[in-house]
Amino acid sequence: MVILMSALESENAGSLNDSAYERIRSMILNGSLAPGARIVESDLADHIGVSRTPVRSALHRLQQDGYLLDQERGRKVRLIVAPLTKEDGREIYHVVGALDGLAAWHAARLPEARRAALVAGMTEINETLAVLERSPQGEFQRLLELHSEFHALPLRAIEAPRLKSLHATTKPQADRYRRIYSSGDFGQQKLSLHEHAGIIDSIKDGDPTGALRRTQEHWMLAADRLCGIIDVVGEQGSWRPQA
Amino acid sequence: MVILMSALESENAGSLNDSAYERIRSMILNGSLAPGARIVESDLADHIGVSRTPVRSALHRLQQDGYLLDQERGRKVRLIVAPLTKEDGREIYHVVGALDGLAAWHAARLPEARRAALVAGMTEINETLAVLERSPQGEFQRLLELHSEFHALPLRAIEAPRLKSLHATTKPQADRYRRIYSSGDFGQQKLSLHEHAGIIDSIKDGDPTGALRRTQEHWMLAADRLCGIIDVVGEQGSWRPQA
DNA sequence: CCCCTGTTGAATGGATACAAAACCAAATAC
DNA sequence: GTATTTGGTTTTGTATCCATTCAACAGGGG
Repeated sequence: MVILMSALESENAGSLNDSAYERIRSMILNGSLAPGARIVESDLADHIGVSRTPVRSALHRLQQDGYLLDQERGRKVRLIVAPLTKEDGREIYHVVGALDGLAAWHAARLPEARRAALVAGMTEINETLAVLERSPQGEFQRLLELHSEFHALPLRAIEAPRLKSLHATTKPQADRYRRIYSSGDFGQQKLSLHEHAGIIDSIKDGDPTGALRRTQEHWMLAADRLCGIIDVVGEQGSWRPQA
Repeated sequence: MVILMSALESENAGSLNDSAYERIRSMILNGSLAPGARIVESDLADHIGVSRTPVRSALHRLQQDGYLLDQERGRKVRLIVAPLTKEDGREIYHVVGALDGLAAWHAARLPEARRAALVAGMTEINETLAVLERSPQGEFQRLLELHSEFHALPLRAIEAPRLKSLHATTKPQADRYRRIYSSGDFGQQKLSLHEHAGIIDSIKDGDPTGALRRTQEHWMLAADRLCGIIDVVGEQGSWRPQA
């Protein structure tokens, strides 16, 4: 049987609604929709190649996620891509820390065998990160991906659909900050790896409380580092151009 | 069309989309849309008095929140009201605990004056709860509201729009469980009040870590209590309309 | 020269019309 | 008697159309 799908590019989402959601979201994440940019339904619909209807639904969902904000001008709603502000970045990191911390807590309560497998995976990634860190011109993109992967492992190891769903909507927003600001983060990367090691230990020892605390503290420190960088380079995307 | 007036009747936001979202959500929360019930766009649209368009958007948002699940039958989406299962209840409580814990963490870092005001408010509510607890036939509804209010105070005292928004979508889902199952919770209410006191102390002492830990533990214990009740009374509304 | 106002263009929100997919049931064939 | 197919009905997904309203711009008046 031949599969006819993928009429549109990339991963198939059964409905155009979901497809539009993913498309627009990735446009925001990779920056082709700049922070602060005005959103025009019709333009997006034309760009994506569907009618306004699915785009509308997608925009509402993105607004609820926090990817889009409405600047209340009069009684009508004007959507803009959420600007990247220091305080918002800190908050996002804190929320991700709370969610990831909860995932780590659950992970530390897994049965011995599953925990061992998880710890092995996390250790491997952390070591790869350590290697990549020493080659400073190494692929930046790959470093970010591995970092994300590290934190995704505990979540993936546990059974928690709602947590996963929440994570899937909030974590990418943290990544948006990381992608833009973390070019100055290299100097502090080793700190981060040390924190990772602590998290791994807690999970290995089956210490849920410790895993939670360390994960949460890790993200809070990361938030501080992010804010430090933003203080230096300034807030990117408080401007509002039109692409 | 004179009928359009009726949509704006309740203090609602201007857009029918948001109006439909709120209407349907409250129908789920108060049980007029039972857990496990099939959702039919047209029926809801007729009931609310708007067309399918805003209902559709609202349904997508509710699905993203977790109020609705889709049972994947083919390429089309069949929406049902999320059933109340033990594991889901536990997860929701844990997530709310993570969010509320973060709020408590921030609250414990507020300047002295704000913290004192917050502590005063929380103490007052907790004392009122203690009084209500001793009059066992007291209004059940009021008890739940006060309890929610207690946990809402730290969140309201801090500046965290995203946290507030997340809380606004997840907390009501925990309330759905509380409302249905907590009739058997009376015997353990005093434990809960004791935990509350601990949270208050941490905030009063300006101990963010303690406030976070205690709040999170409080919700985890609450989750255990909830699961205990569900074990006794059985899962309400977890019937799955199979085939 | 600046401000006020009317007009026009554009963008959003909502409704309806239309197509396709899935469920249900009945009838027929084995 | 059972299984399979087929037709109709229900429901969802998408596009288009209409009304409302906001904002920009131009022209006239102070």
